[in-house]
Amino acid sequence: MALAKESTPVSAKNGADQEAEYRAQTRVWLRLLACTTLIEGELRRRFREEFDFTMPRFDVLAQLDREPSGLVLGELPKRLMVSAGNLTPIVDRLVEDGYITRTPSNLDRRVQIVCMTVEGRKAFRRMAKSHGAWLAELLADFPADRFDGLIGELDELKGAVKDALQKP
Amino acid sequence: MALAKESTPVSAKNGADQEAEYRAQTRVWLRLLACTTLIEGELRRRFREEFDFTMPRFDVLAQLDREPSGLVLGELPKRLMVSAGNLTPIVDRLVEDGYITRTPSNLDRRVQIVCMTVEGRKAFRRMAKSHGAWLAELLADFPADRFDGLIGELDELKGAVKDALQKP
DNA sequence: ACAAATTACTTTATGCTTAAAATAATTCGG
DNA sequence: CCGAATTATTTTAAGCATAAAGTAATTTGT
Repeated sequence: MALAKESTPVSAKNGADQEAEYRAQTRVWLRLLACTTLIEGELRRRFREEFDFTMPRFDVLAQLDREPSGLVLGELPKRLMVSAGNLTPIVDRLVEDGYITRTPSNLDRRVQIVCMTVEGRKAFRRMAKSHGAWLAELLADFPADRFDGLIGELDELKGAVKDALQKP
Repeated sequence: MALAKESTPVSAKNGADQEAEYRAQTRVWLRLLACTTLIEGELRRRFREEFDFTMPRFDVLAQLDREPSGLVLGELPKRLMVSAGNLTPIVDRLVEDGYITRTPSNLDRRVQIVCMTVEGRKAFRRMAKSHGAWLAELLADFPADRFDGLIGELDELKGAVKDALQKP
């Protein structure tokens, strides 16, 4: 199957424009990756040092924090955009460590409900507070009045990528 | 540094402003992460399906492609912003598979020089072409005339985070 | 009713990632 | 010159990530 750019272009661009657009796209991707890697690495390091915790574990707790009555286990992979198999050992350990409970549903024995414990909620709130402060510290030098603009651009970018993924 | 109005220190914002800024920062971070995860996941999937290759391996080749005479192995972790230990098995396999060579330096036997092979270079160029096309496809719906603005914002963000990491 | 398909979840194999400890070669200081 | 520090790299332990195969419970089609 032919590559998209070689089949009929929506707006016929000349070679130079095409090249320029390729470069711009690559640059966006590399900057995006660099920013994310930089921030993620620092957050991970601090989670580890301060709380002996990991971000994937924190992400699970963050989802459950908004669900007082718990969540169907199968909702987690969807919300967190990770594979189901990935979550199994993470949930296992959160249960082991007493942050959450996992109880089989009586109506459908395939289904399990995960729910934060009181201690889990307490620990989460403590960590979430630090997480916010760390983020504020890392982003402190970025002009506050340009956050909204950047959020808008990123939202649009995300939408564009999602649309592109929908197509085929 | 900009002066705050009414001799109020920059760090002393009122509660509502503080909260709003926290939320904006969190949103930027979540959007950034979502965009990166989305694109990275798709690129990874395609690398795997089309070339039975991984992005970390591609990244190593990309660095070596610009260095006809090879690179000191220790440069790779720095340029790719990953740990040195991480690279060892990746480089191992690239050597095994014939994409690159690893030769100890005669001047300093701790040091090794890694260099792309002819076949490695050929394979890289083939993959790089697809990589560019995939990116173009994924970002096609984002208005081309706003790439430069986004690149600028991300550059500034990256700089701000780097500065923040420098401080302590 | 019951075989086949579907759904929820787990397991396995493979690979990336880090931090920390280990190894080995080189340089430095006295 | 020789022990100590430094530097380059590897190894190890722990955890995250996926894809693909497996298991078990439920639903569907006939």
